[in-house]
Amino acid sequence: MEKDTFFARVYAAVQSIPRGRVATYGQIARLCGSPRAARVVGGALHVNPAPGVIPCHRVVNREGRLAPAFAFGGAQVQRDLLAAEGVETEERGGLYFVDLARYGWQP
DNA sequence: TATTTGACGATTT
DNA sequence: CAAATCGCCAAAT
Repeated sequence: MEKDTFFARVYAAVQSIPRGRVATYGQIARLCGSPRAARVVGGALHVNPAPGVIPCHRVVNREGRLAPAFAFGGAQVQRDLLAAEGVETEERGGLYFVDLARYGWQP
């Protein structure tokens, strides 16, 4: 089956994010056992986006900002997905911010 | 095969 | 208080 690599854990953690909630890279990294591997989480979603399986749009950085440069289809699509889940996104400087104090995932 | 970079985050100076 | 550096794992060159 699948490998037990760190990446696999990241994918599982991202899929564990409940609807209407968002998680940060550091949060997922911590759940995987390495609180300093936040960039590994980002890299994991970058090489294996698994569209339809891994809700990358629910993963944001510590500032609650989305990744427009690597957004699938477009940042606007990402915002639409979050809005469809009830997550309010704030547009600033062409980027999208989420209020982690309200929508931050609490495992 | 070895080296460098990368959707980030925390710690140290 | 602010800036700079280290740490993490895997993929790409």
